[in-house]
Formats: sequence, structure tokens, C-alpha cells
Amino acid sequence: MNNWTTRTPLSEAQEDYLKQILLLGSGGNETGRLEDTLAVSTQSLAEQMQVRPASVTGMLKKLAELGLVVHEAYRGVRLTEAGYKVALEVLRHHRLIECYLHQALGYGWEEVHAEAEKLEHHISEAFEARIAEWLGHPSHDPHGDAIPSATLELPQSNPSCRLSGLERGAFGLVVRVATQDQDALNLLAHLGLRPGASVQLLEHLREGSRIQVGQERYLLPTALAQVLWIEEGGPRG
Amino acid sequence: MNNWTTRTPLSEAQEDYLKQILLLGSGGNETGRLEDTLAVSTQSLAEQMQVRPASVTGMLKKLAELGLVVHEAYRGVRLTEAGYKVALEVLRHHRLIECYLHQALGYGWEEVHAEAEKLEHHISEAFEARIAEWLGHPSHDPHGDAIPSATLELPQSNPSCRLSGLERGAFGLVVRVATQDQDALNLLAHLGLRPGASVQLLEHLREGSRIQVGQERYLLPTALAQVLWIEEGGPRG
DNA sequence: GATTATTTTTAGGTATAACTAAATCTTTGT
DNA sequence: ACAAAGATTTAGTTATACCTAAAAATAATC
Ligand SMILES: [Mn+2]
Ligand SMILES: [Mn+2]
Ligand SMILES: [Mn+2]
Ligand SMILES: [Mn+2]
Repeated sequence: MNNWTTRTPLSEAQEDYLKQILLLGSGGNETGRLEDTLAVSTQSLAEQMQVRPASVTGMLKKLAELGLVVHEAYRGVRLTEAGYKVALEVLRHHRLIECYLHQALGYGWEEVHAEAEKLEHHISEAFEARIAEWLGHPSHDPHGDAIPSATLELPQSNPSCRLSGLERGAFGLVVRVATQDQDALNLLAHLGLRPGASVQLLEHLREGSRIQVGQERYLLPTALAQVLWIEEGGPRG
Repeated sequence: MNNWTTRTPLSEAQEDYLKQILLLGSGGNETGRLEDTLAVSTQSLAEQMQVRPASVTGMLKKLAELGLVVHEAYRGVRLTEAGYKVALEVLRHHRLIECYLHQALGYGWEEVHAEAEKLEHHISEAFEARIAEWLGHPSHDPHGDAIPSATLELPQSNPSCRLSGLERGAFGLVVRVATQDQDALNLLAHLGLRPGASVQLLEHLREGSRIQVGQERYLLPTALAQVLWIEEGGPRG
């Protein structure tokens, strides 16, 4: 356990591990407080990182030595304060870049993830500051995920529920699309189910949820209905 | 020597070596033709890459195996057609990114190099295409270096000479600032000696060249006078 | 509480890209 | 022509980040 104030730059792999530990520990709902975070299993990290569990163990050892995580063997891993800071910093890069690609360069909101995943590790703080400025310091990315501020606080989000949990007849606004699966994103984009879109829930069926978006009615498979987070609101928002 | 049409992605280090072999082999004056390129020594590569000669030899072996260079032991290295293509692609990324940072994000022209040096390896072809489009397909970067086109041709440049080679009393336009040295760039930027600036050569002295830029007169050390490339032209251009 | 299944760790191995030290080749000066 | 100097390569080492296979620990089931 190493507590230098000045640390050697982390590798792309190390940064991605820290970010994944944060995301998995938050269950897709970051609160901005390390205490609200759960221990993360080696297995789940291995799945997310597309890597063998043995490789995860190796990396966790390294990160623990650097003082960025606490790893209790067989019980999972948590971020330290230092590791949490790094993870938020990477998350800020990722989400700002997504915004920028969408708003400044005309990428579709469903296309931005892959490019951001790489660039997040390679931009300078100056670059971060300039695009944040250009964007007007946005609070959410194109998928509706909150962007940590320059001081690494997360903005409060309004209460929302999954589309699959909406009552029959209810109206609402899509506020978050919580998947990185490219096929799912493409399909949702095609249906106009982007953050900001308004939907009505017609009924829940065994195969999924029937919904109305604009003039169109769709049957949305449950898997997809669970990644859409909705803020309830009157008809046509 | 491996000649697949589909190749495994190259590492950042490999791309930087190929780019450096092109730059050193062109003596700072790329013509766009591989034949105009000279063999490059292990030593000069080691200096540019900030690495020991032994490390260069190792990398050249690898690149030769991949069919990207031809390495004659003890006599230097040249790019193959395939390696030349890769080098031009990296150069295009580098110079487009420099333009973009300068024009879209407000970086000073003297600040863009370091950021471009990293990002050049991590942007997609889609990103390249979008910024090229946004910029209106520029032919030169903020230092006055020619940008390879999307099809990897280099635009013709007008004839020019070093400031140190200008005749007494001659007027001219700065068209290229051929250094990556950060201190030199900062100084030249401070003096307004950027591409596009017009200068008059007053006289050559032992210590350097006396010049006039706008209302100001400076004594420019020879080292700096040699990195400024000038297109001759009438007073005030 | 013992047995089985799952998860996790250990041990050993690959590839990349650096390094140092020593050997070898080329150039240069006399 | 030949020795010294300089450049380059070889050999052997290190560090990162991944892998597989086998051992060990934990959790689930009877
Ligand atoms: Mn990433
Ligand atoms: Mn996102
Ligand atoms: Mn580079
Ligand atoms: Mn440049």
C-alpha cells in the first residue's frame, strides 16, 4: 500500500479496471459517494473486462499495491478514496468525450461509446477543460449518464424508474439508456428511444412492453425495457 | 517479411517509429515519394525516440518481420511501400489533430504538438474524417507542415528558403516553423513568428539574424533562424 | 457436517518494449 | 595498412499485462 501524493501515470488497463469497479459497485446508479458502493467480485470484473478471472486477480494485486483498491481475497474488491478519484476522473473524460463527439462532431448518440472508451485515457487535462467549456459544462452525457464535475462531484438526478416498471397508461420521458451493447443501442436509436424522447406505456405482456413513441407503437422486449430509465410526466411531456 | 493485406493493429511505439523513419529520411522536407527518402541510422532514431540504440535495433527487427521496413544491418533502415503508407496515415492524423486543436479548441499553435503526438494513435478513421470535414480539408497544419490527403498524397508546397538564407533587405512570409522544441516554439510564438507572419531581413550577424516583424526588430539566434522557412515576397506581403 | 459446485488464487508461460553490458562491424586518421 | 573511435548488434534482464491449467478456498446442497 503506497500513498504517494504524486503518482506515476496509470496504464489504460489500470484506469479501465478502476472505472469498472466503480460502475459495477454502483449497480448502474452512481451516487458520488464511495460509501454507497458495494464490493465487486473477480468474476464480474472478468466478464466486463473480457478477460480471465486469473488476470483480474493479478491486476487487483497491482492496484492494491498502488493503494487504489482494497482487495480482500475471495471477498471482492472496493475502491479507496484515491482509487475512487481516479475512477471519477476517467468517467468524466469518457462522458465529456461522448458529449463532444455527439454535439460538436455530429456522431450519433449510439455511436459515441467505442471512441470515448479509447480516448478517455489519452486526453490531457487541458483538452478536458476545453471541451467542457465548449459544451457549456454539461451535466449528462448522450446516454443520460451524469458527468462528474471538474471537482469530481456528481450532479443530482431526478427520480426515475425502468420502463419495465411503469404503470399501464403512464406517460414519461426517457432520461437514461443504460446499456453499452451496440446492437441494443442501434435498435433503440432506430426507434427514436433516445434520452429526451417521450413515451407512453400501453401494456405489459409476457414478451415485453407495448409502448407508443410519437405516432408509432412497438413491442419492446423486456431486456430492452429494463435499460430505459423513465422520468414520469404528463402526456407529451 | 509478411505481406498480408489485412494486418494486426500496430502499437503506438511501432507507429511512432515508422513516422520518425519517414521524417528523418525526408530531412524535414517530405515530397510524398518514397524514392526521395534516405536510409535512416539507428543512432538518429534512438535520439528522436529518446531510447537506446539497442532498443531501436530490436524494434527494427520486428518492423522488418512485419514487412514495414527494410533493414540492412549496420547500414540503416528504409520504409517499404506498406510502411510508408502507415507513416503517412499517422502523419495525417497528427497534423489534422494539430489543426483541429488550434482552430476548433483554441489551443495556441505552439501548444498543439504534445497533445497530437498522443492522440494520433488513438483516433478512429471516423474521427479523422469528421475533423477533416469540420476543418474544410486543410492542406497545412499550424506549423506550416503539409497534411497528407485522405488518399495519402502530399500537396505541393511553394518554393521557400530558411530565414538564415535570406538576402539582406529581403521581405518574406513565414510558411513553416520546422522545430518541435517547446522552448523554441514558445519564443517564436511570443515574437509573432508564426506561419503567415511577414518579416524583413535586416542583416546577418555572427550571433544571428536581425529582422523586423511588424514594428519590432529582433536579433534572432542562428539556430532559430534555421527553423523558419520563408517564401519571398514584396514588403508587407 | 460432509460433499459438490463455484469462485478465486497460484504457478508457470507468452508477447511487447524497454534497459545494460559486451561483442562486432564500419569508419577514420595516420 | 591498421589501430582507435564510433556505431550497431547481440545477449541477457526487467516490467507490464495478458493467458492456461491446476490448486485452494468459499459457498451451496443434501
Ligand atoms: Mn477505456
Ligand atoms: Mn455513456
Ligand atoms: Mn506519437
Ligand atoms: Mn506539426
